[in-house]
Amino acid sequence: MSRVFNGYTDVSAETRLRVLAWARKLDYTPNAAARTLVKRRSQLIGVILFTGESHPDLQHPFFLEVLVGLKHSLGADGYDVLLFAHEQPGSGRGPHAYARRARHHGVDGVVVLAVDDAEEPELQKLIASGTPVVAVDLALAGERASYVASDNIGGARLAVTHLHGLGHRRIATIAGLAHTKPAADRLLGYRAELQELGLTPKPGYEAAGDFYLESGEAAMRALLALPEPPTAVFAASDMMAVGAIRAIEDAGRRCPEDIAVVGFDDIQLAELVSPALTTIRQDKQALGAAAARSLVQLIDDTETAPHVSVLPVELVVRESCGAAKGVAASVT
Amino acid sequence: MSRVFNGYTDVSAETRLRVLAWARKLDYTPNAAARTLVKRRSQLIGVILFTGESHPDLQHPFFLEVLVGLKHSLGADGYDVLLFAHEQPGSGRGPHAYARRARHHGVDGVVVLAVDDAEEPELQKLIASGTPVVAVDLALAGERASYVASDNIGGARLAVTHLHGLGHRRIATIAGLAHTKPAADRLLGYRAELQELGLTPKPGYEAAGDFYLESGEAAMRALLALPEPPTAVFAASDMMAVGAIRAIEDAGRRCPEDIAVVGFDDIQLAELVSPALTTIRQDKQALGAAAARSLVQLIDDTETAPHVSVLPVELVVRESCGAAKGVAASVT
DNA sequence: TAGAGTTCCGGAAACGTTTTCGGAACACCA
DNA sequence: TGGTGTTCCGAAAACGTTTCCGGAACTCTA
Repeated sequence: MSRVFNGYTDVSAETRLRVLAWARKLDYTPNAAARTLVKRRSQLIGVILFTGESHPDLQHPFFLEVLVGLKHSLGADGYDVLLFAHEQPGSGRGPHAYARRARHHGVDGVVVLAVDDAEEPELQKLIASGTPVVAVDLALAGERASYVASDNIGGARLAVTHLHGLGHRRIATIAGLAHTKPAADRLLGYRAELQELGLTPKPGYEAAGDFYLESGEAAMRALLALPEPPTAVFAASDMMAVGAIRAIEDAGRRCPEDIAVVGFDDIQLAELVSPALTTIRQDKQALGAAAARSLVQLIDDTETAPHVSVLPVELVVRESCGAAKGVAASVT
Repeated sequence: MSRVFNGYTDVSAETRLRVLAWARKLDYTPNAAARTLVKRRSQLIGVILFTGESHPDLQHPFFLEVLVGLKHSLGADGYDVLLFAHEQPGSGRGPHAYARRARHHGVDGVVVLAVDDAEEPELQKLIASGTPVVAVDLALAGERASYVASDNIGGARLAVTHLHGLGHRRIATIAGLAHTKPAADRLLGYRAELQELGLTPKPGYEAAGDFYLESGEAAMRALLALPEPPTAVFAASDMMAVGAIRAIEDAGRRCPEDIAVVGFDDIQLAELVSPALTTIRQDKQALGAAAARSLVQLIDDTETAPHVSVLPVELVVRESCGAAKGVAASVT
């Protein structure tokens, strides 16, 4: 009978119809557990999402959109997703427990989001066990581990170039969480472009943040307190950019007239806030889709080598820099 | 050997230790599929999230927060969640396919989010099959189907009262998606409070929306075009409130000076936007937690009757009404 | 018409657990 | 010393599929 459902072997047309009718009538649904047991394929993808202790409630809309892109693409390939995230402290949350539970459920693959420790032992065990893994914004080493990210370096350069083109020379940055890959890359891009433009970075112009709003606000206050405050700042996330603008206004200055700000991400908030944020847009859904594609490839084809995908970003200029509106440039 | 893991029977202390050591060394993880097969319990909860065709990308942050509360609570009870949402059109998305797949995976329970059709046949089948179901913002009938929602009626009344207290007499509303329960309840509350206050509703003062920004903008334009436009409006969602404010400003009027606006939800955006939104706060995470609690109860105790939970809301006043800041009142 | 080939289908093993059953080993009491 | 309990553990059945194997029935060819 099962032969009917899995195109496998030879069944007469008549029997096929008979079985199908019977299945329809009894509203038969194959049992996933039994199937998984014998096929050694669960058709399940684990998504590990760990935004850190400080902001356990996923206030950062970025990941959500990646998740949407992921599901969208994964669903089309017949996979369902098991979501690991936001656990109560007691229940052993964190990537550690997540990776373990993913293994327990026999997932066919895992995508890792917003985890910042590539060395996590349970994660390593997962990779070592041969489970395909793709990480977004995190470089993972392994036979079957791919990597997906936006062009963070290029994006940062784009931001700095834009500011420079507007006449700014005292350009500061508010960096993201120090040990994360995207924060590091954006900082690298900032420095590289500054150098390229012949600008010498001033001391104190690299303020630290953690991607979230409050840190942007604090960082901006520090920047404003400098003997020679910047006239423009590149924030490594939109949330921090919003925080920065708030700090600017609290200090009695104005954005963009006194200080120009450009963000990174282009979350929905960016265009709703006032002044609307000039920012570097990441295609978040595409990021998710790319991750899905990489993962499915890794699963289906044991021979595939893991690969890294870097997605293009674009500058979208709104009001927070005082330039004319429109999408001004993009980078691949 | 399995006796060790499931407190079940009698094992000598020595053997127990021996098995444990062995398990540790081999990094043994029980196979979920096999266990599910025999125990008829998957420890899996299906979450069905269907935001509709028009906004398939879950731009509405509300559901996300509910999801966080859900996972938080569910994780503590040892359940993992299977997320059904945002599928590519081709793959048979929608609550229909989702409910089917949930059944296929043998979930122990289902929580239904943002689905607006209680009659959906596949959903009904799920309920009929005895699977515990709890719906957020959707009244589901069934032996084992609970219902969780915020006090939408009370919240709407609170909003209207606040506006009235500020001196407004021409109070309009922008309603949510017509056939959804929360939209209906908020409209009911609006009408009830108007009546209570002795205000007669003017024709055209009940504008239609769909919870999302653009609809709020359009509805507000319609309201402004009325021969006697309102001086205050209660929008059934924050997103629509933001849209309304945008429309007000586009028309050359100002908020709150010319027209006061109060929203509903208190999403993160509400306090970031300018003017910051006065709104009715729902405790979204609590909503998720309540849903989880109901569901687990339904699962664990076959005898439990389904029940409805209505969570309190509170008015948080910011700038969009021109009143003093602070949490002014709350309702149970 | 006998043999070979083809088409279909029934039956059985296997997947990794949980749970039950029965018995081995031992201790205790009379 | 024989009977009666008690404590532990090995063995086996069951869960619902997939997949493989072999055979029945039928069709073709010589």
